[in-house]
Amino acid sequence: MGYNCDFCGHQRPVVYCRSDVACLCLSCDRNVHSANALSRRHSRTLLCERCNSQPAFVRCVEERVSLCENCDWIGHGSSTWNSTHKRQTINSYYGCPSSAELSSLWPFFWQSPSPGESTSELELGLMSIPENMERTSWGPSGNAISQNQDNTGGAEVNNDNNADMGSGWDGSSSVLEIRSPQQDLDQPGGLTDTSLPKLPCPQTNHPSLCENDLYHDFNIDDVDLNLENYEELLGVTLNHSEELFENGGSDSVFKIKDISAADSNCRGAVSAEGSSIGLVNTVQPTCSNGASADSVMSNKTDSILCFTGRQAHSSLSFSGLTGESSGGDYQDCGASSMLLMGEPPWCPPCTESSFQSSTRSNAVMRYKEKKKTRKFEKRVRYASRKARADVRKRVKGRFVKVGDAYDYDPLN
DNA sequence: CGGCACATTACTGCCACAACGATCT
DNA sequence: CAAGATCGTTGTGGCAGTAATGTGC
Repeated sequence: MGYNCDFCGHQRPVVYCRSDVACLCLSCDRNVHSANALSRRHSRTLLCERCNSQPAFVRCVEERVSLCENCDWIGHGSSTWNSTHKRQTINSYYGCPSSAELSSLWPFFWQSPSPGESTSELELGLMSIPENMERTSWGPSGNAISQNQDNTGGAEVNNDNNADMGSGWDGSSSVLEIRSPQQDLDQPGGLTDTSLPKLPCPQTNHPSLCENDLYHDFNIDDVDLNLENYEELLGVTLNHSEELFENGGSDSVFKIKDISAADSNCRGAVSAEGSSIGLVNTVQPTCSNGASADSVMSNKTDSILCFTGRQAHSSLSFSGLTGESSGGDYQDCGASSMLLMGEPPWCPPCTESSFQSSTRSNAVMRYKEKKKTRKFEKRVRYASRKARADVRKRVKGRFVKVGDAYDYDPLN
């Protein structure tokens, strides 16, 4: 089973865009997110190398692989010896960072470059935006992530890598060493709340990361990028999530049953462009297609979402979940569902209401603007039928029999 | 704050017919 | 078992009607 870039459909995806709920190769990432100021604000991170569908939030130094929370949990959470693996957080970025910026963000990214990749580097060098990486005012610099345990004083709120993702990378590197499954359990999936103690945003210091693949994806020459491709491919990609939320309009009351229905892939969740402004935080990095943060922004609940999927799924269940759902699925669905339903009961209220309201209004504005620019075209399964429909004569939009009178001829 | 009118947006069904897939010979 | 014939179903796009939502008073 192959995984391809959601945009070009050819390259292997390397980057996950939460806002677009899309897996992109680096060349497409650059193209897509250099389109305008809004797209530059999309939070992206590496793609999980195991499931190839979720944003990676941690990199296992031992296995030299980037993992989403689900895969990390599967690979480390239940294994004693695996839990001793050193792991490093993978930070997200915004805009179109230059090669140097990406290098600082993902040190492992640049180690061991393959010969003949100069063009890739060259292209990376072109990836620049005036503001460099966007940062949030409340995003702290890197500290030892072990502080996390002291912050929350409980299982409900866990600030961690997702917060990093949301706030953008900012800080010096540190190695995340997780000593026990319990510690691990406290690490991921958490959210940063402004009312809570600030969490570190440790920079990664990864030794390496499937360099070949990454560099391979820099080959932008292989990608035929144009606006039509963008709309078509990205539209298809986004439809999966958007169909859950778009139907009801921007302020829809989301239907849990729909969410569960989408859980056949159950990446469902709330990734978060909004997290970049610290309003809505990432609930589960493993949840991707449930909703973009843009959708979340449309929810009338002003809740600050702060809980971990693991804890959530331990106490919550949703009717739409099937027995096929894995533990990770469960947590994903639970988290996303709870997000949609509003503020979870264990979430401490946010006290910075003014900050919240202003950022929320900005987020809503961005959401609406983006919504206008998006095109969610359906995928044409049979081009021949489309070609025929495109040239058929009509009466008030309806097809007419050949030879009958018509009021609209596409050919004219 | 609720109700009302109006405007805007989103969704659905309709149409003909080639293509498709299943079934039968 | 393979090939051909038959039949029912599917999918395609533009328009109109309807429902839902937003806005202002």
